[in-house]
Amino acid sequence: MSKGRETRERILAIAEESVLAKGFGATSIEEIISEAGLTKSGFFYHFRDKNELARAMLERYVTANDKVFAELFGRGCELSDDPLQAFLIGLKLLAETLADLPNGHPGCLIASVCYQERLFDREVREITARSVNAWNLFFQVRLEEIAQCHPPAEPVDIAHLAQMMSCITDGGIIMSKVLRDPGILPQQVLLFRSYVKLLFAGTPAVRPALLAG
Amino acid sequence: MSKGRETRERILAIAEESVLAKGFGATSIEEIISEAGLTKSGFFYHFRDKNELARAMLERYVTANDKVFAELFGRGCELSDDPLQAFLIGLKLLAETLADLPNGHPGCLIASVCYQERLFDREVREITARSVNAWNLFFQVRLEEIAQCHPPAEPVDIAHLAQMMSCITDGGIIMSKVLRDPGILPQQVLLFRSYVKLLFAGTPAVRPALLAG
DNA sequence: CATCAACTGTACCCACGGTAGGGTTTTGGA
DNA sequence: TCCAAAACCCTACCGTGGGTACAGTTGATG
Repeated sequence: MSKGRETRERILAIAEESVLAKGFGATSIEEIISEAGLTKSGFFYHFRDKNELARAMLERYVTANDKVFAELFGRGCELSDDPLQAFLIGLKLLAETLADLPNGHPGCLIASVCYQERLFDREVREITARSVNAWNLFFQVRLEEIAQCHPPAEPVDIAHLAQMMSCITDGGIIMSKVLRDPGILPQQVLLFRSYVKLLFAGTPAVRPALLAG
Repeated sequence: MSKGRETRERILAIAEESVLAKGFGATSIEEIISEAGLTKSGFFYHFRDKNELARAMLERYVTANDKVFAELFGRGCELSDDPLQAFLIGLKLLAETLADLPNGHPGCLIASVCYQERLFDREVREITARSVNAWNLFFQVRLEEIAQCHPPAEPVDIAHLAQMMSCITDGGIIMSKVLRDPGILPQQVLLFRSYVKLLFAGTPAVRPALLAG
């Protein structure tokens, strides 16, 4: 990584931590640069203004998150051919990963931005919506595949169920922070897992082959 | 209501709307007073500083929320003697109430504070933790009562299940805001309801009388 | 008529976002 | 080794807005 990108990355990491703890509006550029060890001019060399910083932070955050999801649920697929089992494994791996975070989950930038939306321009808000939709779709395709071979115990809208994953995650992060108990988030992921299990694993599996053929 | 309390209430209402939309750090006192129609001195007559404003806002918000929960789930108890049915009715009423909000749920102050925690003093953070614990307990006692006469289909920690309600709610609010779809929050409440149903309504009910001896 | 709550008015300090523009060092390639 | 571009630093400045300080005013109430 070139020196420029290194500094940029350092700024983004510091800014993310501060924004998650204090909110975007209360995160001062001066604080960021003093921690990053550079001057105001140095900062504005990398980012035109605070909104561009927000955009870059979000993109960094979303990319990192996408990668984690892809890895954990990809691993689930490696470990089982049944889409339901693969998904359940992915959820368990996610819960374990979250439980292993030393200081708990640092917070969700999307949620942080959402509670300060009037501070940002249209583009930033569109990034948040697009990212959440991408995550929802990620879970939706998996859940639809599951529903095809495991009839749900109750009629349920798969799109809403996919959204539930995002809701549980963001809600769990908030509860963990408010109650200062990092364990809540992984527990909630496991509860979602239990719901998925009750919905799809309670009924006898329909072999995909029968559907396909 | 005396004139003083009226002004105070007006300030709190305006501040809440602004804080939920822009965050606490970005909510300017000047904006509040210009909308409330009073001067800076008038504002500081009512609140020593911004932190005291935050405390008052939270207390107001929590009280209002407590009342709504008590009403809806109290109505559920009126409509059914079975604790499970009463709870399911309460959840449905809650979902309907949320769906009827003209512009969707305005946001959760607890979540807003949580993402700006470093801006607040210890007392404010303790209010948030205490309130959330109270809500969790509210749901926990109901769920424990349910579990006593309806054995759960899967082993589940009732305290975690109670927390799930708070997670779903706060997560649903965030998703509704980010995706600009007010319908998501009530849908998620109904999904939680579906989970509770699958957990407790799938197994034959045990008559409380048998347990009581 | 006195008192107190509920303000207004004025003046000020400082932090912070952001601008402007010239100067300096570091780095990578010809 | 040299040169140009990248990656900064330095200084000075402006406007907004949170927050302080404190004296003065108004209106209801006993």
